[in-house]
Amino acid sequence: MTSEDTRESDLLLQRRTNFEELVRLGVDPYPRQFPRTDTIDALVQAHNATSSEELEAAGIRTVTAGRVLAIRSFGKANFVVLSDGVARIQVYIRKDSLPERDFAIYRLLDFGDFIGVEGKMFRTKTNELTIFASRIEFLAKCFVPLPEKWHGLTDIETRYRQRYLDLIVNPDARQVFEVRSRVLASIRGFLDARGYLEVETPMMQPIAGGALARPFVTHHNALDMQLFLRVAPELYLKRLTVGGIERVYEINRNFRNEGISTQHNPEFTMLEFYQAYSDYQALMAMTEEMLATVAREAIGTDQIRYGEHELSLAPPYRRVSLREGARAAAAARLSTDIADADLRDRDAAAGLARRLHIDVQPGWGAGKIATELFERLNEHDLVRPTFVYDFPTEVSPLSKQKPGDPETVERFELYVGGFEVANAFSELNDPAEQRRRFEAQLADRDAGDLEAHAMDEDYIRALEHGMPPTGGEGVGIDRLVMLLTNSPSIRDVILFPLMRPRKD
RNA sequence: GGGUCGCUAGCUCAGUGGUAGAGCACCUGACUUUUAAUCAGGGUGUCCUGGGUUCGAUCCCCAGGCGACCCA
Repeated sequence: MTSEDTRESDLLLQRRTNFEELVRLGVDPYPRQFPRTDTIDALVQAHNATSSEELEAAGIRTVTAGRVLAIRSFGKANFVVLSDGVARIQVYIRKDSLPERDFAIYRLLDFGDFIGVEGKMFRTKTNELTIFASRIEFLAKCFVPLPEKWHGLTDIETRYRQRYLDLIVNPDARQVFEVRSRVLASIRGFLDARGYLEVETPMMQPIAGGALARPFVTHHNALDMQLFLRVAPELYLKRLTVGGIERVYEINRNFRNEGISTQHNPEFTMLEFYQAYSDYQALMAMTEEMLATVAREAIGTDQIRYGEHELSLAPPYRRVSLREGARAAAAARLSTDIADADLRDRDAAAGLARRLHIDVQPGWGAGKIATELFERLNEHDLVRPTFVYDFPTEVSPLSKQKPGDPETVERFELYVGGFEVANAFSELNDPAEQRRRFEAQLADRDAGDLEAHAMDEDYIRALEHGMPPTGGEGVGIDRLVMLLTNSPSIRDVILFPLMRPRKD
């Protein structure tokens, strides 16, 4: 609401009138502080199991504060429910137990205001843990009516745009972000315990590398240079393995200028970690252990429910090679035998795609077509945790080839719940081969592929100084949190997902 | 990018080509341990926006905005 809105609704006017009346009474409507002896959460935790008699005998006094979430008035007996964002507690207010000024404050309260309360703990006849108020301080005004208590706020758009409302009235909303916080703490603990160093690398990069994705573009005025918001930290983290940081990780935002969906937000949080003297096989084992550990630490179990599915995140996970998965799915779809060689031959693979009504772009080679077949035929069926391994070299410009099979790289993606959660590979550390891969990407770019990787001479120079054999992996934190909180949309696990501004 | 659906009171939702509806919230009153408090009374609105059709549009048509889901 703007001040020029002169047709203020009654609901807003009533609240403003109550506020002005407080000021008239000499109450400071925006006091500086309110020292609490306890948070509401601490009170509830401490006395949840304390009996009425024990409370009576102990004579516990407290000073606490919170937002008013309900007011129930019975004439001389009045109840107010206070929330500190975590827990709720009831306050008992009676006129003859309060200074006149404090009862006047109570009379002017609106649903949503902040107050401080001092009083003695007791239990009502219905055994509700309650504070018997002997003092009330006004702390802040809520000028806007909040959503009602019973249905809460269900409008998805409002929940995303005004997340604070979601957090105030929907206790479950807070829970998602507490799990998210524990997931991050757990991952850090897991990696720190294994000797990893957490670092921060540039989010603004002169070349957007490390992933096949379209970047956001920005500009630095003083240097008069074009910069990209990073699509991945990968190339910087590998420069650090060149520099001798043998175990390194970063948890931070990536930015990809692509479509928005239930699984894609333009900015999203990624864990990337690199371990020298390791490879993708070792990373599969480590990933299983990490996800099971994180699940247990964040939600107390590695057995999760996602939508209609009951899933186990306990090792071991299923493993299927990409070409085998695509071959088997295509063979089943077409009721014919298909050989592995068919997926390595451009014309044969394109023929298969055509028969399956899957579009093939002119610039695609056999590897890209095989990957497309896999994604289209298998991805949604990969509900229980599955490592898809051995990707075509054509779609993996930063991965090391398998010995004796230059068309294939040592790479895997982990799928859970029907979407990709992690992506890892044995890192390509041969600078000459890396240059050839970048050049192949440039050819794709010339052919119109906007997601093709750019040439990065500075990165090649780093590799020329020698990078040890290294395994590296990226884990999508938002998607992991979706799984652990049974959230159907990535926007449910991002506090402020990107939304188009409303024109007012 | 395509398709489907949605947008009505602070919130959750009904509804109709002819004065705009419910529950909760809110206001007034009653009630000294209530708790989705109860009881009695009160309707608080740019029916997303702009055009069109019509005597008359929240409703029908067209365009647009924002969102959700599915597909690409």
